[in-house]
Amino acid sequence: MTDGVAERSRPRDRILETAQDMFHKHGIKGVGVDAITEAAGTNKMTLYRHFESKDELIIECLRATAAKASRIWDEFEAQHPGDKLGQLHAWVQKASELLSADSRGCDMANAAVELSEADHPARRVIKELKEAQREKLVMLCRDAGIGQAELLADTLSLLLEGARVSMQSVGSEGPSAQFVRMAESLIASFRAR
Amino acid sequence: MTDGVAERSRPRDRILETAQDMFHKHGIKGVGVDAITEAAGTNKMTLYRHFESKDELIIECLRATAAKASRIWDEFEAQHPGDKLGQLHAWVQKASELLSADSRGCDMANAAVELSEADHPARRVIKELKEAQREKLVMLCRDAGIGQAELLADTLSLLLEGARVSMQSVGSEGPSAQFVRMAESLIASFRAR
DNA sequence: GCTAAAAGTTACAGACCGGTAACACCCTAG
DNA sequence: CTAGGGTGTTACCGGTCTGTAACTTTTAGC
Repeated sequence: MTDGVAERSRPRDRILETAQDMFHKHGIKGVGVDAITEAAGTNKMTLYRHFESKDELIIECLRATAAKASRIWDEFEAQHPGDKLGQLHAWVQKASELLSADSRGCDMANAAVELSEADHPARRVIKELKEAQREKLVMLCRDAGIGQAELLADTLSLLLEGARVSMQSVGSEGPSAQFVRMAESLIASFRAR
Repeated sequence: MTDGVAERSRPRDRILETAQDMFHKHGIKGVGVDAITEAAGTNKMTLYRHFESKDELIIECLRATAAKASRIWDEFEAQHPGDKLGQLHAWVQKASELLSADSRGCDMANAAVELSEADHPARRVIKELKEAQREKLVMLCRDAGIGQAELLADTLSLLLEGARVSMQSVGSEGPSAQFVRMAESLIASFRAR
């Protein structure tokens, strides 16, 4: 009995994909391994043959999610080849689409909130992946010819992070509704300096 | 055997205070009622005589936290009586202090992340409290004579929300380190319009 | 000091959790 | 056809969770 998410493929892939989806929707501590394997059309033993623990599965899910996000950057390059400023606007646009399409926020940020233990193995991974994403945005701003590239990138990061978490508290009609306007006027303001 | 948090006071107050602290530090799903009552120097039965369920306790904790935050607004008024712009700068300063003092973010936002069930009773409360806070900041911006008060208030909200969640992912050396600079230059920019 | 309410204590129910053992099955590579 | 690895199934372990029952002790008001 497979659900829509998991077609007939290798159990490991189905588990990974299903776990990503369920962790995202219900939170890491809100879903157990039994529920994941059942939704993936397999069983707990098979999960533990492929992942040595739930924590390992969590980490693999975060890596997979980050890899997906990373592929979006390639789209920007494909859509606006060489045009770094165009890619920055595409980033804003894509971020806005993300906000409209989904109100459960960023998996990595959510995981950081849920896994409050300072020494949880996933925290290293979260920090690494988030730092890599930050570096990408800084580079994009710099290549777009913006002077204070780090400051703009960090401001945009905080705005998006805030919008994604705000969605979860007050919904889509809250402050996050103005994200595009904020981001665009920020970019314009930094370009004018 | 009482710990530092809970002096000799009524059990209900000790439970509430201890629960606030532990929910904040370890997350709502990361701490059980037994652990709370033990840290509060009491027991589970007493908790359930004062709160009809853990969910009710969660809600009461959120209300108490919001009430504490609300009292900070009174400080602003006391420190800068009549000077709304000074109060806005005090808000930025206070937000920055919050970021430095604590890296577990906003209890309400964290609760919204953890309690992913759309119909969880705490979600109504979270939304109400967050909307009240937003309204306060909008009023402050408006009274400070800023034209696009809602937009500035929402931008500042998202920046702070983002900074508080970013702290939990990448730590205090990440984008949140620039919060004050971002906020101040935003205020300056809005005032110049 | 008596009484009644509040609080403490112990034990338990029922569910879920992460993780493992033992064994049967199937499917594919040789 | 056969051997072996991947997979499915069932049962279980020890622990933790929210919530309750029944009973004893302490506290506070009169």
